[in-house]
Amino acid sequence: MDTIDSKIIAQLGQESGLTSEALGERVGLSPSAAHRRVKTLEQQGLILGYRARLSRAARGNPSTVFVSVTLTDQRQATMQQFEQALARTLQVSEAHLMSGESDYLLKVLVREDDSYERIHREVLSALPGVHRLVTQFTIRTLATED
Amino acid sequence: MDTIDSKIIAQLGQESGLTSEALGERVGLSPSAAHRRVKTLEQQGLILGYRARLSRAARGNPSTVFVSVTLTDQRQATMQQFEQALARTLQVSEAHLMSGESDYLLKVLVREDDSYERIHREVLSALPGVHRLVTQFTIRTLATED
DNA sequence: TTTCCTTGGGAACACCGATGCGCATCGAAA
DNA sequence: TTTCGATGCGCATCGGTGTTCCCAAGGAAA
Repeated sequence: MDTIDSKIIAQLGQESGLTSEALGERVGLSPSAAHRRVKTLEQQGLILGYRARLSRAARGNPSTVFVSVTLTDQRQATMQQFEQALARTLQVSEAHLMSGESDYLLKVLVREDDSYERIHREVLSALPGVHRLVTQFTIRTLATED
Repeated sequence: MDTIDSKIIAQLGQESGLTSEALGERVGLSPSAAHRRVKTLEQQGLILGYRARLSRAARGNPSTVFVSVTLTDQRQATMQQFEQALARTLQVSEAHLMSGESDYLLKVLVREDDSYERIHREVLSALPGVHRLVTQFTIRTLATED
């Protein structure tokens, strides 16, 4: 894990479609050496895989909603059940255990062919151990290169 | 844009490293047809590109912080300058214009070789038009398949 | 200095992406 | 019903690229 590996990771984290030759050029290596580095990074588990970047349209023109969740209590079992149920919930794209007022902060993606009203009623309220849900609506999500 | 295209998008959104043959199998198409579909989706702009999924370690073992931002005012120019400055801020991985109390919600990634104290002081406070920053710390981010 | 080990470069091979062709299917028009 | 045109599939082919050799160069240890 040296400077070149860092460059490779930075590059592939942004755009992975390039050939070994192109990658080698950008990091100052021959195609074969660049290729070998990438394979090593994959074996080491630093590169987990590859996926397509999809347009908003391809993702169903989602709007983003943040939901602060307070559980009925903070017992280990309660939190564990809640988290396990979350993992099976497609609409929740991120979940964070939080300090402060509420217990969890969820990032929910609402596809345009769905509605938050339905998700709130049928999905989020149905999660086990939920005491209170506070919704923050986004007006617009800024484009990020991330 | 039919059922097969949806399957392809769903598949490539999760894992894009497979060959046309493997992709064709999963969506019920010959390799050449699957390949042609993918190229069309790329041309249509539904598939924007490809990137590597990086491990937490490869991303610098970041911890996540949410920051609610209130601007000095909500004039067009103020918001625009703030947003432009945001775009040049690497640590801010997401930014949402919000309804409710504060104006923006930022998701900030703090690499373990950095500190939130520094980012707060040198990066976030330095953004133009900022009136108030309220930080919510995450204790733990749940693993998501997203 | 010698040896070992790591890492890069070059070349050969195999595989897969890319594309042209023929054919089947479907819908529209007469 | 028949015909025409368009669309999209599968097959076959070709070339580019991934993959894997081997060898050389450089650095560390003895």
